[in-house]
Amino acid sequence: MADSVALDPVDLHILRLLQNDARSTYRELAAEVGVAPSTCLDRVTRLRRSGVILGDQLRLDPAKLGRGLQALLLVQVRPHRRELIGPFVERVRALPESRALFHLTGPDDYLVQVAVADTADLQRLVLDEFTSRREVARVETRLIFQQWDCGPLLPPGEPVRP
Amino acid sequence: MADSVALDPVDLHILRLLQNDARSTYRELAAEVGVAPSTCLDRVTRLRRSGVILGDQLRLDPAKLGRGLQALLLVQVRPHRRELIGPFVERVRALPESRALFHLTGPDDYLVQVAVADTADLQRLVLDEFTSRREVARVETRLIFQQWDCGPLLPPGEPVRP
DNA sequence: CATGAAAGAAATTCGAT
DNA sequence: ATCGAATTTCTTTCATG
Repeated sequence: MADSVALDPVDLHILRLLQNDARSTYRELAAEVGVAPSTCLDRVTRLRRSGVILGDQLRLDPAKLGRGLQALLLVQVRPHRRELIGPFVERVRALPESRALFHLTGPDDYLVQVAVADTADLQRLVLDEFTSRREVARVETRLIFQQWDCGPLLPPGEPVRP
Repeated sequence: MADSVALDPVDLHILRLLQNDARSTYRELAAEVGVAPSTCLDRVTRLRRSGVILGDQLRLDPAKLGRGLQALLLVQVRPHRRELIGPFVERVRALPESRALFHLTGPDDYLVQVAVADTADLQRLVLDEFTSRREVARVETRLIFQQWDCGPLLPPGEPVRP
């Protein structure tokens, strides 16, 4: 399920174009790649079914929705046992403030990216949803000054390892 | 530009639906929300122009593209001055391995999420692109065991702060 | 697998309200 | 601002190579 998939140059070209603009039409893709629109549809359908393309996500601006402050929370969960971390993960994922959650190596077990209205809202979140929980041993809060999207996962010209 | 935007219940309903499925048609949105498809188009166009909707992103599975290992790099840049960090940020953004970049408060100035093939690839990346740079004072590498998407930024029923 | 033509569906325009 | 009908454009199917 997580194994590499065979991708030919047409697939790679299509993926690069869709990473630049996920709303490209099959007609546009076809014109750029040099195949028929129906072939593009076929390729994209296959890429979706094979799991290379996971889906389309709408990107919203949190600041425009009254969530102008973002932070990363480094969380230690103790004891770090399955029966505790399962519910912890699900609870954090369900918080409306949560944007992403990582299970990490290193001194902090989890990293949570959150979007909140202001520092008071952040304080409430940390106190009520994290430090007040018995399984949470420690929370370190780091504000996000700025964030950047990076280039496409498949940069132009890079081959894919088989 | 980062100020909150006035959103009425129709806008919120549309945003919630599009967060669940960014590929919903205006016809589908219209049926759910209770307005005409052309009105939905109008609303969504407006939401895009006002910056609430930033765009659509294609989500790819890094593992299927030969990048089965992800990590977070906590980076100290010294001295932390504008003439150094501008180029640093642009260089990191341009790396094909980079997925996201944050400027943070706290002891580490930057956090970089990277996707690589394996630990050897990660070692090469850290040594060649980070620790070998003069402006990089320290890099702490943490592997990502697992990551989760979180719920929508706009959960059902939540009002938006004005 | 890829194609082009045809059919079906969606996006978009626009005059009216 | 919204509507709905008309138009344009896209998506999808499918018989064929």
